[in-house]
Amino acid sequence: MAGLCCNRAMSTNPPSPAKRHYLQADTLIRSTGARLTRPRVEVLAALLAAEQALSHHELEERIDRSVDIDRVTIYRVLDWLTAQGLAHRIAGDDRVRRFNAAGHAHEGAHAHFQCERCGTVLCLDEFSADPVVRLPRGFRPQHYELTVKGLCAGCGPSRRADTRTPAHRH
Amino acid sequence: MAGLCCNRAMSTNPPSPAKRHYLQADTLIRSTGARLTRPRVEVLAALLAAEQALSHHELEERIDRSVDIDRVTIYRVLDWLTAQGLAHRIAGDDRVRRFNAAGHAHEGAHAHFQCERCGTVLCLDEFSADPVVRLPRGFRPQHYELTVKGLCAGCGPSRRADTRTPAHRH
DNA sequence: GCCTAATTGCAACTGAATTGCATTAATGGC
DNA sequence: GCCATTAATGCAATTCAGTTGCAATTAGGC
Repeated sequence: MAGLCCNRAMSTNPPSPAKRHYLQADTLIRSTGARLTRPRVEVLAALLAAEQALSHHELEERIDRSVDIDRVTIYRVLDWLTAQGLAHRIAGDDRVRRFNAAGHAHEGAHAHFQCERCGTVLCLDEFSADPVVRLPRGFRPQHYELTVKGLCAGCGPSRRADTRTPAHRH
Repeated sequence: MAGLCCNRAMSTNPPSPAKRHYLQADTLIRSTGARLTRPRVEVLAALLAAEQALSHHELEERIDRSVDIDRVTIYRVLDWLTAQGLAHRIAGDDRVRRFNAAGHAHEGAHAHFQCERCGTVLCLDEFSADPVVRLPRGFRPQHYELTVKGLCAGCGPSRRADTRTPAHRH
């Protein structure tokens, strides 16, 4: 598995369909010039593989199977990835931070969707916000973040209360 | 002081310039049909008087002088005010919730400014977001929240590092 | 003035995130 | 390939915002 940090640990893993994300993570981490470590690769690969923004808990769940990485390390790796611009942090309404791989060219404007029922956070396409709001004198905008709140496809009004359990929470 | 809950406690206070906000709070709380209590009036008056969104801490600071109200009560009053539509909750990037009196006609779209240096949160005028983003099939938008991040007038690049202490935090 | 349900106060608790420090291991130089 | 060095990790304890359970208080109707 192309230069994965600890060559012994990974050599026994069968080639998984998620392999691509590991390789991608590997390359991205190398490109920063910092050390290539197991936790970094695992966390970034998980983010790359995810179709939605992941909380710390969700990350723990998706990683633990093979290795087990300390909670704190995951926090630190996430901070590091964010600082490197490889991940992107979203402050949820529920005081939980969620992350996704910063694939999209998030220049200075992001948009997210957060489901009010199940909490899922999704990264939407960019939008242009600059002209829309007017700031007081002397205020300098740097980033724009649009959060759309509502119900996701799975939690929509068509299938109510019983057909779906509040997922991705707790 | 026009029908303030406990008539004995307030009668000794000199007519303050902030009196207007107390009267306003009084009226707003009455209008809900629920009980008019000291903590509710104090908290709402503080929010009405504030020029920015206030955190729980900031509220405690601004109230404690005369009466002292339990932390938990403030949390509960804030929840109640929010539920009544009298206050509006903003989830900050720093995992701290801030509140402001829901004066503006916040229909389904708000905009806030958060200073990345001092943390101050300001309520901006409305904006129209509906057309800007496209959601996946089956997703139903309910509220739109635009957060502009950057530097406030006091923290702007003209006066750097030393001339200003990071205010409104801790 | 009295009653009763709505509020409040207190104490203990939760859950996300952070900090300090000793240990481990990725990488560059040999 | 082996070693040193220093960045990264693991562990334990801590912080901090917010919540919960329950007994004591009190606003508002009679």
